[in-house]
This record gives sequence, structure tokens and C-alpha cells, in this order.
Amino acid sequence: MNCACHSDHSAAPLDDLTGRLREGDRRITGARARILDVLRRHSHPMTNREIHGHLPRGTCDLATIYRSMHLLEDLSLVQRFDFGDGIARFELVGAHKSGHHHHLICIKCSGVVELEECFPAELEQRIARANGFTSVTHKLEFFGVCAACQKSPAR
Amino acid sequence: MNCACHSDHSAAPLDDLTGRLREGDRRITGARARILDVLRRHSHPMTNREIHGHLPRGTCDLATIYRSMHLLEDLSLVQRFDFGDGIARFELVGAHKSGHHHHLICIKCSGVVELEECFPAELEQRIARANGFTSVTHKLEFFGVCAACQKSPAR
DNA sequence: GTGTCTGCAAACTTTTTGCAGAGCT
DNA sequence: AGCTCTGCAAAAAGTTTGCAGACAC
Repeated sequence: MNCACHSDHSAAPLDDLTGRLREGDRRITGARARILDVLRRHSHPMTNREIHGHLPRGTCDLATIYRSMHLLEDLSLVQRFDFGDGIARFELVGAHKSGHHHHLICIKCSGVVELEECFPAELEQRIARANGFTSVTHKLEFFGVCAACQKSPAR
Repeated sequence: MNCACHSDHSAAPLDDLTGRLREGDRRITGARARILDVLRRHSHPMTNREIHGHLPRGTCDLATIYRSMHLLEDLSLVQRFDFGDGIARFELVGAHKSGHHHHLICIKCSGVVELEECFPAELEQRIARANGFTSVTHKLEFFGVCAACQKSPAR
């Protein structure tokens, strides 16, 4: 597999966790481990509320999840996605070979497909150069109707 | 360029306004005309708060702008964009040749460049087919550092 | 005149923040 | 023990909604 990342992705993110947290004088807490646990069991982006809902109730405050996601994002352990509804969604980095990827979302059932395809790099380069921009990246998500929802008349 | 849009966007939006509103038993009101006026003077996506700020104060309530944007969006007179910060932005359809287009946004100064380039249509087709999806569209925005901001050390 | 719109105020949602006590090392 | 983290509650910020009066046709 073509992956520019140097770390061993087969290692569970939890293994990296200790080291990465230590660097920043951060602690390994029950809440953070539990959050990563939920993310590890779901291969698609989740909202903070969804993560909260998948934790045993009373186990972790919603505010703690918001704070944890900021931290985990800074540590590059999770990636933030935006499906256009103004609600942040997070996915574990390493669940897919490369951190950068996109999604195909069903507008009926909200089902998500993880995509390998990406915006052509050399076209992005051309756009950047043509406009004098540097460090150009992109946000890209696809929306459509999945096979199942095409059949169901209602919904 | 690869643009899947079939409609003719060259007609001025205001000309369409009367007809389109009539169809739905809607009125042409001062507030709506004023909002379109502001949008016509700005070629980049604006937030509702920005639109509100550009209107003579006391002229139009923020709630009215929110309601108007929903209406104008339904009538396809305005297009909604999402720059990833959870704030809706709107741009007049017809300000650019094709309704469907994307932006290149400076992460330092928030400057916006309107782009002609689009995600390759036949690659999108392939993604749709490979996953059994139909009616596939996409949201795509680019982020980088503009020429001016590359020079200014601070900021 | 009739039905749609608007302003105002209140509610709702997502996200952030202050603070005191609990937890990790 | 020392500093970080968490829960709770309150506060931002964007957006939506109910209602009575104003306005378009």
C-alpha cells in the first residue's frame, strides 16, 4: 500500500497514545481511552453527540468529549470532517491507510462510504499556482442516493 | 471544464424573481429586494450576519434574512456554501457563469477566489457507479495561503 | 380584504468556557 | 504533591420559531 506515513499503522492508535500524550505533558485518562474505543469500533465519522451516546451513560460528559476531540485532533489521532450540516464529525486516523480521504454520503439514509479517490493533485497544484496560493489543501465530500434507498419508494 | 450543470445562468436573477415568486404565491417585498441588492454588489459568498451588516440598520431583521435565504435557496436564486466553519454563506446564482463552482480561501485573511475548476465529471461518475449511488454531487472548497499573506510575517 | 411577511422575543442546537473537585504520574 | 482533567453549569454563536401587527396583491 502506498502510504507516506512513517508510523506503523498496524499498531493500535492506543499504542501511539502514550508517547504522543507524554510529549505534551498530557495524561492518559479513562475518558480519552473510552472515546478512542468508541471510535475504533466505528469506521465512519461520528458526531460528538453520537460518541457520547455510545458511551455508558454517566461515563463521560459531553464537554469532556468536545475538549478531548480538540486534543486528539491536535495530536493527529483523529480527523475532523464536515458533511455540510454544520456538525463536526470525527474519525480515527489509521482506520484507513491514509489520513486524508473523502466520503460518499447518502442523502436519504445518511449511510457513508469511505473513498480512496481524491482530487487530482496536479490539478490542485495548478489551481494553487495560478492564484498565487501556497499550502493548498481541500475539503471534498460526495452526496447522492445509495442503492438501497433508490429502491425504497418512501423515505 | 467539467461542469454537469445544464441550466442557463445568464439571465439576471431579478428578472426571474417576479415570475418565480408568483409561482409559489410569494410576495416581492422590500426586504427581499434589498437582500438581493446586497448580494448583487458582492461577488463572494456572504454570511447572513454580513448581509445584515450591509443593510441600512433597522431596515431588515436578522430573522427575516434567515427566512429569506431559505426561500431564495429553494427558488435557486441563491446558492449555499460551507467554508467549514459551520457558518452558512450565500452567493447569488448567475454572478458566475455556472451555478456550480468552488472557492479557494485564504486561511490567514479569509480572502476568497472564485474558481472555474471542478472535480472531474467522469471520475465522479465512476465513483457513483462503483458504489451503486445515483444523483451524485459534491461539495468542494480549497484552502491555502494567498500571495499577500505569504509576505506579511505577522498575521 | 386576504393571505403572506416582518419584527420582536424566545427557544433550540452546537460548541466553548469558568470553576471547584477528582484523577494521573 | 503538582499539574492536568473532568463534571457541572452557564454562556456564546448560529439558526429556528410563535405570534401579533404590517404589507403586497
